[in-house]
Amino acid sequence: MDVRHLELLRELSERGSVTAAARATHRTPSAVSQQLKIAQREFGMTLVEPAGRGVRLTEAGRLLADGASTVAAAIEQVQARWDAYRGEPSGTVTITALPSAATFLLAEVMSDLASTEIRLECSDVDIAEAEFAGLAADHDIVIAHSLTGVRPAGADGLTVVPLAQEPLDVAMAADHPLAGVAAVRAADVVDREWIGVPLGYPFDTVLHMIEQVTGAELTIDQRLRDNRLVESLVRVSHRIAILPRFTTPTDSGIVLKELTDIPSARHISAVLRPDRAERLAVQRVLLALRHVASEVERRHRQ
Amino acid sequence: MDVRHLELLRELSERGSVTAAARATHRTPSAVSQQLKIAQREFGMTLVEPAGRGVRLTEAGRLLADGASTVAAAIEQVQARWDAYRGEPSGTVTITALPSAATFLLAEVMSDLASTEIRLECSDVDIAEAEFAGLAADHDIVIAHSLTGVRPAGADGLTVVPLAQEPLDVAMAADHPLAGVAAVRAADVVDREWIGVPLGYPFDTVLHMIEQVTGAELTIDQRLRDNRLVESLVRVSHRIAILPRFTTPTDSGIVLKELTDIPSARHISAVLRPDRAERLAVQRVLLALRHVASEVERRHRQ
DNA sequence: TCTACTGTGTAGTCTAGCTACATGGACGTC
DNA sequence: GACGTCCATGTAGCTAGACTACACAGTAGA
Repeated sequence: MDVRHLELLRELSERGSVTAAARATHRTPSAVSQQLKIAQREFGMTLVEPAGRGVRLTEAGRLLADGASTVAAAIEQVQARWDAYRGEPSGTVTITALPSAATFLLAEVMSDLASTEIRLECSDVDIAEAEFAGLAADHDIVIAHSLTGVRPAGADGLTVVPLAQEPLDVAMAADHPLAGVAAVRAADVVDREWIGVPLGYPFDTVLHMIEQVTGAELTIDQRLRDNRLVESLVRVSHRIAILPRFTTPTDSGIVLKELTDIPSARHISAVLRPDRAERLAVQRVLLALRHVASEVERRHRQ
Repeated sequence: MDVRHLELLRELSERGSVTAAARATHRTPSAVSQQLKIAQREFGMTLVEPAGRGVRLTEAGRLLADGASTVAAAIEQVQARWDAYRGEPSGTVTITALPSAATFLLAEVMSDLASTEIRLECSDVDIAEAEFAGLAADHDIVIAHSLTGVRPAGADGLTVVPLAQEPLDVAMAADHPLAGVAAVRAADVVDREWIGVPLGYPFDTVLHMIEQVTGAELTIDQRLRDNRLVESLVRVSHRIAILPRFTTPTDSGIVLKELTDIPSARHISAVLRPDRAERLAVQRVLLALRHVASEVERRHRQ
């Protein structure tokens, strides 16, 4: 009896459809359907049956879904004992983060922490790469990014926890002349008109690399911080920009193209003072951050 | 919190060593050690510590091992509800089986069923391939083998459940001239002296195939049924025999060589009358048989 | 000191579990 | 009735999780 099958049946019971259960468990409906098939084979009984264009649990399936609640409760008991043993983390943890990383991290981190006694106090900040480390003096956790390495500049003496490696792609309008190619190279984009970012930002580093690789100077029309603003400009013109893969919506007239001949992934990391790193609540938040970041990376893997 | 990690800690707690826990869970100590390492990483705390040449659980590890009992109890509750839902199987199930398959199947099947109300009444029988199906009239489950296909001869109208596919190898003494080769071909063994089996046995079919492939007639010194007897003769001479891979001990002066140019795996299957197949207890035994057979196959995979 | 036992690390293999995509069926709208 | 949308499933292919084999180090007993 595989607990994961029980959990899936429970998810299906609660959410009503394979598609919804898939979303909730961060996989595709196809994966869920395959796992349901395996579960039915192993239990040797039909657990879901077709219902219109969806499915519904059979009586057997409902029995097992209910059983999953029993098992989940037992697991929660163990978790509670584990938390008590470790010293249950509580209190306020302050986080400051660059917005584009916060966008894909904090919602789920907050969900994850909802059942704990930890309160998050968050803020966002849009500054140059080298300025992030300094914020660790005033915040429990600083979520920083860097193109050059896991440790952002100025992080000497600080604890750095890698969270994710997020590719930075070339964003363009869906009707851009380059939109039909699979990926782009520096030579493809050097002569285009760009929306840039302020100097010192990791995205700017990518633009510098393009200039170095091609020996030409880019035409940078604007230098803007806010990604949504950048997206809105990219969408209605033939200007292009470097945008992060994990948070740039690609169903709204923008497409992302990988830059294949330049290493253009930024390291997103949590930076914090070592003493703060010892607090259990901070550790718990870091665990949540790493978990969510890992999930997001997995979802975006090609 | 991965239930499998909890179960492993519990197994380690109960059995006292990595090696014993590995044996109990049908894997190598290395695999258990690796899983413990992953568990410690995920729990973020040391769960086992060195103790002499073994390990012992830390306080944290014991807490989680105890937690595994809580979860296991919940799973048992679900299992009990599931059994009740399906109609708890009980009663006597009679099995007759060829000995070499029974040897690697029945001990674990009996263990598996120890907590049920099912009583097994077993017997072994050593007969020709075509004779097995007829036994289904008098036994709930007949464990048969065949070289030609999953369905043994004479199984028309019977339910056939595939259990395993077991290679039949060429067995020889460890000091046999061929003992040093990785595998053998028909041409390598056709001129050797053989211990055979009675006509009509699947092992005999392999010998016929060797004759067909090479166009020569084998020298078959004896025709014997009992594998242990055959092994004892092979061990002290340069005669060779076809023996099954899953049960032939290879740490006692005998080595097994794969016959690479002849398909020489036997199909082991459970044969039973369809009406008997409907009994829950019989289904439960079949489940156990399939499970154990699958485990044995996995263990013997190269 | 030597041998046996135990556990760990590394390299390599295999398949479990996933995604992408195509397809078929159900349902709602026109 | 036709068409578009939604949902689930099946297949092909990929990757990393989980394993084995083997080498090595440490411990214990003779």
